[in-house]
Amino acid sequence: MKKSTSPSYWLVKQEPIAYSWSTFVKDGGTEWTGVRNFQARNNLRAMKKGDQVLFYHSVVNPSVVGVAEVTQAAYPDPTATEGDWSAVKLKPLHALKNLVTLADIKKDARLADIALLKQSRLSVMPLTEKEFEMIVEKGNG
DNA sequence: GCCAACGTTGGC
DNA sequence: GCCAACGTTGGC
Repeated sequence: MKKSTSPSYWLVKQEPIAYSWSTFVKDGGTEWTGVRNFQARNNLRAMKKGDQVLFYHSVVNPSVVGVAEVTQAAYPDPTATEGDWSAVKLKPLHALKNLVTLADIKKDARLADIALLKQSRLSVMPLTEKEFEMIVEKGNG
């Protein structure tokens, strides 16, 4: 029986040098492992199948590049040799037509409260539905 | 390459 | 439990 809970919205960061959107698309999906920050881990654990996730490139041309979906909720991170860490599975849905750069996000007063700006070092963060849709619209509009 | 912000570690 | 030192992240 499929649950009818509405999806939640997230943003995950990755340096394109470490794992780029294009590699993600080529792979057709990936295990989101290696998160070693408690707050980010707790966000991973709050993800559920079907949630929508923005894929953000940090450091090099920082920008949102595409939309992904959670295909498996949190499970123990297989890359963790010690400690209590989690991973999820993600698959790419579609690239944004235009990158939505960090500068674009900063310029938009409606996105002033986004966690990306408030907590610049957090690598997995929740978004409101509005924030998610606004960024997707910027990227596809 | 630099530096600010922030999380973690360890001494006390 | 506090806080200084240190390491890492990430923007510029």
